[in-house]
Amino acid sequence: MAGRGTALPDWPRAERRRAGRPGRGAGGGARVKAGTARNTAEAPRLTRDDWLDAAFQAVVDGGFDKARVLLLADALGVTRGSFYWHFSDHADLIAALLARWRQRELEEDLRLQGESGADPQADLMHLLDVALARGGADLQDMRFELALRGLGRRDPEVAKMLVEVDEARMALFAAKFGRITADPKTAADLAALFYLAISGGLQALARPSTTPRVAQYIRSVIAEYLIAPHGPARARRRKPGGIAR
Amino acid sequence: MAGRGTALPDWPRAERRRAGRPGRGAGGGARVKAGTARNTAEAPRLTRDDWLDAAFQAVVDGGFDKARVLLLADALGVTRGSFYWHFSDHADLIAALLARWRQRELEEDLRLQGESGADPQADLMHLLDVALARGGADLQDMRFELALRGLGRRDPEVAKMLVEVDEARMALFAAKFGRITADPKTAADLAALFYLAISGGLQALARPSTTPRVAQYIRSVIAEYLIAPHGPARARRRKPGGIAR
DNA sequence: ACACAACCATACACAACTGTATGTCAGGGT
DNA sequence: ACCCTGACATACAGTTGTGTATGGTTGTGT
Repeated sequence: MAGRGTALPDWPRAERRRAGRPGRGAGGGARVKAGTARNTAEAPRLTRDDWLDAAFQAVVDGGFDKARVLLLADALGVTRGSFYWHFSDHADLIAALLARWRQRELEEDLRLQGESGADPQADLMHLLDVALARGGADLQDMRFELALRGLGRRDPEVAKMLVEVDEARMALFAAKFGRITADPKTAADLAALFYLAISGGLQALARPSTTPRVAQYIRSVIAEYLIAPHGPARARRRKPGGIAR
Repeated sequence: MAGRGTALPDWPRAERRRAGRPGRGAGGGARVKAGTARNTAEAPRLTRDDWLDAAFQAVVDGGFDKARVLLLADALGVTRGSFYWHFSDHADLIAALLARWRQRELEEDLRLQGESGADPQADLMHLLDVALARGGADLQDMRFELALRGLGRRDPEVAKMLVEVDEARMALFAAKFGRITADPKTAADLAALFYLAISGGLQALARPSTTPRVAQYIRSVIAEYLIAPHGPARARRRKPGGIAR
């Protein structure tokens, strides 16, 4: 059996303290008394995913620099000691968070690619709804992605990941538009414009003051001018159809 | 002469040290030797606007948290002592930066509103070019605005300012579109979609890896699908006209 | 050429974080 | 009953960034 190296107990994921120069070191004495058993109501007993969830939430309402170790620990009702059990350091947390997001997005993309109904226009409307309503009315995923794009402007690694996800989505859109127009160039153009409009829409919707009215308006505008006019000579222009909920 | 209050020497703008609790205070002794005359090549002698320019540049390539006092001082070749001469604190710098941006944007808006040529479609193309090419090929203003929108997601004060600027632009767009379509609702819709697409376009263009090709593509797509098809029966569909450089 | 204002450098004091070292407790196996 | 291990608490070190006090230069008017 050549897999996975020698069978070690699949241990704390935090890579077990990188050797740590034993010379003069940092921590000197520490004659603590410590160990106060916290609130002793019920032990939280957190998992790595719990920390990731907390970090996600922190990013959603406050951006990436609100995803600090101490703040998350407070939110979770533990101390930073817990964090450094599950993660090697702060960068480890961020990397894991990004990896999880990337995987979920690509999976979602594949899922949507499978869902092709009889009516291509209805499919597109569904895509639009999914894009504009990510994470429900609370706009969770929406805000996270915007924060992420903010990061991508500074970190080229993040930027690469975003390009990857963007291209997957563009391919999806282009495929869907390819079913309502004959010309492949037109399909690609419409897909691009569709994505541009949605990106702008997210920007607008992420403002705390925007109402569902605005979301509905954006939806209807995109539908009316980008989807409806280009289909087979079905409901040509004037109202996107009875698809509005 | 009733202007400008009582004629004080128009002094250091930094509001002259807010009294500063003289009790136990912070700075104790400080028996410095100080004053080393720096490089003594040529003294920079900075102004408040120099600091604002540096802050702007820092935001452009790195976001708002790269606009820190120490970093700016290093970039300008001085120490933080200079900063606290021109500004009361860090918040003062940011506020001044935002105010300057806001004013310039609103002025630009007014300027564009005045420029109405004979051909409404050409006017719209000009708006598009201005929006997509802000600050020339280096994308300065573009990146600044995106960073600003990132701020706006956390700071409601900034968000309000952004809404103000957005509405001014929307009004401008709607007015321009009103000259190529009879129906006012259609004009408003097109203006909204136009703005959405441009917002998304900025998002895409702000990536370090994007080429001028991409910018040109976005330009042509928006022109072809949002401007060209809705004009008077001039160049209807197929190529936006000879406007492409 | 001297005073004074504008401008800048130094040297603190604080505060907020991140890492890290180490103590401590609960629970599950054997 | 024992003990190991996962999980958490505490305390300390180091870094970075802000704000403030104060002294040193440089320029400009008179």
